[in-house]
Amino acid sequence: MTTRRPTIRDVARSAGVSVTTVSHTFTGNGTVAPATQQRVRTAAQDLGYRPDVIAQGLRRNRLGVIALVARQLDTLHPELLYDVDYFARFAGAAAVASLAEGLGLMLVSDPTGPRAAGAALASDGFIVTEPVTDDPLVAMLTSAGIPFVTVGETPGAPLAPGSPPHVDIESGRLTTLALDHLWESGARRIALVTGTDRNEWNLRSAAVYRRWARYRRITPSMVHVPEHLDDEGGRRAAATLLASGPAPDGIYALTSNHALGAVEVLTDQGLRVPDDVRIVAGSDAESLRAAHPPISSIDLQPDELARRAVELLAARLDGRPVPDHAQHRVGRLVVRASSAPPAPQP
Amino acid sequence: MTTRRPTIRDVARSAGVSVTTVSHTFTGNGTVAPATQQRVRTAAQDLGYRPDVIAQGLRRNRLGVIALVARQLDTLHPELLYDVDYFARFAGAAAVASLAEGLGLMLVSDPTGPRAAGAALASDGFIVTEPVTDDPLVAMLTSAGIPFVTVGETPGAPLAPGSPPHVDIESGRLTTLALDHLWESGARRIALVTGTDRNEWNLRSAAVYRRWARYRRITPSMVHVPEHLDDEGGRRAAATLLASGPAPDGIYALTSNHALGAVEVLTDQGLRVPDDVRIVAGSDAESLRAAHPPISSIDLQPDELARRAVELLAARLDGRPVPDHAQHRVGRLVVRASSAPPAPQP
DNA sequence: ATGAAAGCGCTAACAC
DNA sequence: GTGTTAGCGCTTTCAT
Repeated sequence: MTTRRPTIRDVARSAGVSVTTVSHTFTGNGTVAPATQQRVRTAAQDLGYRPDVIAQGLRRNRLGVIALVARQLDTLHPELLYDVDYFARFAGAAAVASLAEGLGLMLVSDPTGPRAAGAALASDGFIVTEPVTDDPLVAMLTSAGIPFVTVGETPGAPLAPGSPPHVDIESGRLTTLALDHLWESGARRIALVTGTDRNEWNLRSAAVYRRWARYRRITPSMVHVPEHLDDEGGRRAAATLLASGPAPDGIYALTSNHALGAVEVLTDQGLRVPDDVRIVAGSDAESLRAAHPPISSIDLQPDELARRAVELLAARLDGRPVPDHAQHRVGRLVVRASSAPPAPQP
Repeated sequence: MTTRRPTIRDVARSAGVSVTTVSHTFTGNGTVAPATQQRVRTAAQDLGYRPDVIAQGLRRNRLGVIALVARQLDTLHPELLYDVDYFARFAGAAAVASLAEGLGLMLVSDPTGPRAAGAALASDGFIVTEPVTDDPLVAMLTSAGIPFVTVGETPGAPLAPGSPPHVDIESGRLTTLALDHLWESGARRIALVTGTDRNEWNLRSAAVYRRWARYRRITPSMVHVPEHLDDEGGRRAAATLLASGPAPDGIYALTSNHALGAVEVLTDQGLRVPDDVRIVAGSDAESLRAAHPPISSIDLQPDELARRAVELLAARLDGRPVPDHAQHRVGRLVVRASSAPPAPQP
């Protein structure tokens, strides 16, 4: 504490070599005789020397840290944090993937905001999850020339060559998957409940749903509820659906907590799930698995999305060719009791 | 992109002042005439100048980033991530609190490991959640003189003056709270299910439970299952409890997923919750709320713990007096159906 | 194979 | 109130 930490100079002196040599033995640049290397290593060890990452960062103009902008953190009210499972799995997997790339993962809220922590800008690149229409952050990063990738497309962004690189969340395919599944499990009056954030997931799902409804020749019925309302939002959505027109016999709710809240109301109203109403959530969560009945969902596989995002960003940072993830689809349908066709009575 | 970003020098030249003046106008040090400040600000604006955080960091020997070591990330298998709710809420709240202190929050795995990302060490300080007995990370940080705070005490650490500063998780009080609640709801053969990590939560709960059992004159019955086994761990624990001696009529399971798994097995065995067995989980989660029946729990209030940890660390970093959190207790019992006394029949 | 020296962008004495 | 200048700890030509 009292004695300052050793620098490259101390090691050089102690090993009787120049700082260049020390630098080289650690970075692997240049050439250093094995014997010398050994001496340097020993000296460093003895002194407890660790290269100063900040100094390296200044020199290399690269800190080894990437930032994750979680829109769920944009608010000052962490109690509003929604989609906890998705966030946790994404952040966790992103951190692990980053470490595998030798990078640190910083959690930041929107750095375009007035309260932007300076540190946020120290990162080498950004991962932006679920950017929204004409996202100001995307605009800022683009104009500042800061490398970034998004998870999900940026709605409204020009699809020109300059379109920001992103990890495909396959919202179109997954929406169809969920809707077809509801159809096949017998539903014919299928409603959609979306969140209100203007991100790809909400917007594309709605668009696909409209097309799908036309194709199936059913009357579309949609409700939009803010994500952060959680169960309460789901309850309201269900109430709205029940109040307006014939009760749906299938619901696709994009947010897990909305699905949960909806089931509550339906059950309270004496409707049986899945016999009277089938339901599928558009995002998986523990609570869906534990619910009664367990609720089917689209597992977006945030772990995989995070891994891809980190890989993609890391590749861009290194100027490496970007990995092609298009081979393997991501996201899958998890069928649980809430949408399972009634088991044949033995 | 092609043109390098402007430095303090460029701004100085463009504003017709010295670099010192520019530095001062931005840091607030020294004194700069308002008029000059204005000129500098304008010039900076025009050039799109942002102080380089890394250079500042090098100079000040402080980056403005703190690291959160989440033990759940120590593994390379993010799918093993357990206690997702706790992690997400903690990380989210920590990130928000950090931002409020003008700090960034970095997620890192154990930096003592061989694969330590260099960047991890760039942080100004560390938050270590749930350190384990004789934690090597705690030892490393201590000997390296790196500021840190832990959430929960470090078991086995000397309680000497040098004992690492920590946020009190009140494990003793909360364990008693849970056990007394089970007792009051009618349970008399109360078993404890803990995880196997050697952290304060597991160790102190076990110790308190033993004392409490003696005091209540009941025969202690404990099972330890690894946290990452999740539901399966809970199932095993319940099976073990049922196989050995008289079936418990009350279970306190420290991990939420263990509680969930246990309820599954109990129900399968024809036992009714809470009528035959009352159950309380030692960590809250969405899935407990959505479970059937909803499961009571100790809400550790990770949001609050995170906030306190960040505040404590930030204060230490600035040499400010550390906030005294002892005033307000943290953690509370959330009573749900799994341990509610049967409602009086109308 | 090794070393001297010039910075990376910024801050903080210390002059004026 | 403003400017000069010496570094922070490291990497990297370019000599030797």
